[in-house]
Amino acid sequence: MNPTPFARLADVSRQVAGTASRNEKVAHIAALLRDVAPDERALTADYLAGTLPQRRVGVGWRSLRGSTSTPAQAPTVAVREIDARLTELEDLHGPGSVTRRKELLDDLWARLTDAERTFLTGLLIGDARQGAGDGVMLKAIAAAADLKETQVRRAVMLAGRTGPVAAIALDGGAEALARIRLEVGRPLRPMLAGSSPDIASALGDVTAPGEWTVEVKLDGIRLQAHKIGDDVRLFTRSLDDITARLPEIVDLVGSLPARNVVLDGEAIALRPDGSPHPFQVTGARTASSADPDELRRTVPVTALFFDLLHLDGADLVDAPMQQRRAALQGLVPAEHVVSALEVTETAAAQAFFDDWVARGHEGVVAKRTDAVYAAGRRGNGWVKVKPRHTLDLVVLAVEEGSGRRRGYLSNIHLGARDGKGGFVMLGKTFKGMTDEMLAWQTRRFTDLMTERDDWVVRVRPEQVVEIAFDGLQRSTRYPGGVALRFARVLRYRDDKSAEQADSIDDVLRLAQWQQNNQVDPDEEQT
DNA sequence: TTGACGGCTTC
DNA sequence: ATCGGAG
DNA sequence: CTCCGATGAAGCCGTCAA
Repeated sequence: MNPTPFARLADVSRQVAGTASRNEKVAHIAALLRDVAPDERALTADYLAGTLPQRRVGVGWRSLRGSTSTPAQAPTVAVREIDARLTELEDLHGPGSVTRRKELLDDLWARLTDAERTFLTGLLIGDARQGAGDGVMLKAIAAAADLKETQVRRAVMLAGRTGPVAAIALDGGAEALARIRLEVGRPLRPMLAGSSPDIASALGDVTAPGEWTVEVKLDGIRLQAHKIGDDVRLFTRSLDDITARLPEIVDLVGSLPARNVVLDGEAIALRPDGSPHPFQVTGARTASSADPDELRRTVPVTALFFDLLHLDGADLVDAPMQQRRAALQGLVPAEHVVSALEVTETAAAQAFFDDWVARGHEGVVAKRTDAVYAAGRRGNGWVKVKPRHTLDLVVLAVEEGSGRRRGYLSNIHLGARDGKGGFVMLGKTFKGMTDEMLAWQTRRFTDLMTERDDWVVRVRPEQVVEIAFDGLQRSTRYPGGVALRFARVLRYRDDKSAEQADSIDDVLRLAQWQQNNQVDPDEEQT
């Protein structure tokens, strides 16, 4: 079969972007999948889902700006060739690689038409904006191969990847797809949790005893651990292999009394007294590639597991949570299992939440005891609950929106009073705004404008906004030394003037309180 | 050797 | 990560 | 219910230029 022109994909992407109907998007993509050469199906599926199979190409928004040659008149480049070029770029390392990467990119760029450039740019900067991603691709694969969506979904979740499953589905049909099972050593998509503002709404009004369990939510990084005989592999939430970085967890998993195991949990840096370090400590440790044997001494990371997905030949993903939990407790030492409470009444769950939050942890995940492990899905089987803080802050500036927010003033800069008539910036947010608020704030901040550069509009600091956030983190970027974590707008407050907004002192008091919860002050003397 | 910058990942 | 909009 | 897109902060790594 002939190689598929990359232009064909760019064209379909444009069509997909051009319709709001999900069914139409699916139809366009399915038709394409059926049409491409078998050895280009995996690539096509990945590209039309807006992703690249390469992990780090090293080309971003900035380096693409410089490529200004005239676009090719006619398409000449095949899909497989794009892949080959991107792999070349990925493999470039060492001195001179930046220059060489630029050359290779310019070379490729000169051979692409305008439409191809647009599409490839979207893929490279991870921003295809065609209104279709992995989710739509699932439906498209099912449609193209004439298979049940649930079956395709299951295969993708267990295989962890979309492209290869698309190829298998179209090539081998239902039987080939059914052969894709959980494979120890190959990461699967982690199950995700929905969220609720509080315990009561997470558990619902009527809670039968034994219907829910609440678990501590640890503020670390998601960890999927595989024991394959004598070998161990550790994966992050995005299925990155981080085995080499966490030798202490490799040791732990390797010592478990079973041959083949798949565990799900969290890796977190804890102090000797068990209190959690701020997330930044765990993040820095798990991202560092410095000598792991040194790091495990200076910043040890603890694995705390909450799920068991496979045990010596038995897949447990379809077993109810309660059963998986029991098997987990039978396998893993208690100090490496996340604390949990079977809920008999809402008040007890609330007390559990209060207790663990007071000890400095992130919150709680409520889990239905009968829920299967829904890989890759964010269902109501798991619901996270975190404490929420609020502040009344002053808008210092606004940024022009892009994409669907073009033409609106969107991202707002937030400041607390400094007590001397000025303001201390604490971060930005674009979250929590309805279309109506967006329209309103565009007018409001245009009225308050004092100056503007390319995309930032400075305003007179008069508008107060109520902001919700999860907590504070240390910042070197912001002048107060702290930044808001996951800030979002609750409402604009026209009943308050800027002089009545919260001050940096209020914020620093909260930071102090947070810190006291993370570490018992009595233990800090040494 | 150091700091700036871009890319990429975590949450 | 969170959130709102839309199929 | 599911999916998508608009963007947040910190911090690591590699490369380059001073």
